[in-house]
Amino acid sequence: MARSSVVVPTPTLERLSTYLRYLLELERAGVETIRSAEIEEPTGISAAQFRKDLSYFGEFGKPGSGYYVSELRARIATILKLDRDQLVLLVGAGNLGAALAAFPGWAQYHLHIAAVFDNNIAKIGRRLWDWEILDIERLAEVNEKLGAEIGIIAVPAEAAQSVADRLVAAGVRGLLNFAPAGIRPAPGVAVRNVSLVQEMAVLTYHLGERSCNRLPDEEPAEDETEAE
Amino acid sequence: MARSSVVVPTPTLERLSTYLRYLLELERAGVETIRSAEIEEPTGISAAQFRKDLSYFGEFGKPGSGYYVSELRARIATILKLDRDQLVLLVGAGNLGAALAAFPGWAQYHLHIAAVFDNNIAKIGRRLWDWEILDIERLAEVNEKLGAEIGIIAVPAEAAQSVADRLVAAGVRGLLNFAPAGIRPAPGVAVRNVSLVQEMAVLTYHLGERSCNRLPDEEPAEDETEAE
DNA sequence: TAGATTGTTAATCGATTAACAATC
DNA sequence: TAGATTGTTAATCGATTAACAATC
Repeated sequence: MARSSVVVPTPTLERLSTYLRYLLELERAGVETIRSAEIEEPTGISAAQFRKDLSYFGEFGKPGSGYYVSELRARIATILKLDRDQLVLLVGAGNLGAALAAFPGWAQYHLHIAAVFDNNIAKIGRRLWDWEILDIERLAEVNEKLGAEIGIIAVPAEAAQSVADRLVAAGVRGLLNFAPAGIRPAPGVAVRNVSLVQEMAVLTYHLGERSCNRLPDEEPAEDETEAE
Repeated sequence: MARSSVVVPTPTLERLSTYLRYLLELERAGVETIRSAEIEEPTGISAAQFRKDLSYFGEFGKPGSGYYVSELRARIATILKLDRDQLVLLVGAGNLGAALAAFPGWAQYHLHIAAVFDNNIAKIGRRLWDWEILDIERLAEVNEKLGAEIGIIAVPAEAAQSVADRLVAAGVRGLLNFAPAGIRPAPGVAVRNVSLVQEMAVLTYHLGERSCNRLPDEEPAEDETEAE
């Protein structure tokens, strides 16, 4: 009964893709149904959270028996618009761009790198895997044909904002930014930043902490062999 | 007066690296002091949030005048343990591993890829940039010398958990996982997952939404040329 | 000192968890 | 029907924002 009009929290959207991945796995394994309690162990997300997340979008299960794996997978894919082909423009044909272009995981989710751009004259016209590296200047022109709505920014920090602006000008409405630089988001354009250093910083911060399960002055618990 | 003993929220840690990056930029530009209000525009983080974040770690500024850029930068780096050299083990010498190894941004934050491992016999013994690709079987042995505490997982999904286990067994306490697979975290080991598909899913979900700043039936605002 | 900006406390907001009535 | 599990509401928890006394 919830449906749309209430805005969906971003953490919910993030978890939706975790559910989707797990459901694809189950489907491949031939599992037909699951109960919400069964997603806890493999995904690390609580059953209550799972049901709450789904409740933003409608009803998906049968009280008493659970969810049909294929049906749920299909419906989550639809919610995330990953049930239809999505074209992606990749800007930056360096090492990271090359890795992203070659990433074998896209196709399963209907994501397709439609074109690769760079501003380096030494690279333009050469090939990156199966793509011809196109002049960044041709971005808008090329996307007039393609109509891609998603762009990946895999360029040095200095170039990130200008690339973002060009992508938006070319009609892109979602940006995935790998450059270590903040992107001023144009209104109505979604931005996701992936910051390698940020991820590392959270890890290094936690270094040297003692394992939280056993306090330094505590004796080992007796029931050590129990659970897991 | 807050200091430690209160647990620091992860969003705060994530923002800390944003502050650090911006402060490094200011430092390079020769800026000596900033006020909290000045970080809003470039970082997109509110001044109140900035001060609140810092308050978890002590006092950093001078009421009335603001913060010394160099001092604040140094202290944030220390908090994140990015003021000292941090060795990192990279597992997976594929395209993504190659890009991560070559990433020019690590050094500035004292992060160093110390060794590269793979399980592919065709790759072992060959070079990846300046590194020799080592047999994954040698992980523990090699890290006995190195003592690295951070590991990057850049392998296919099927191998992710086993690589994680090996890294932990070799003494690693922080994992940065790029494999599209959930890692069951060992107790006391921090895990950060970077999921390309998840990032994309959040973007594709938002496709087709109308720009939130202007409702469909509203006229353009009069003061259009103002601000920015 | 007067003006400005911090560090911190209190108020608000939002997300997660727990509990349970609805229902298969 | 009885048992089980959903979808949803209410309670809890945590993070963000606002406001202001402390202080340079």
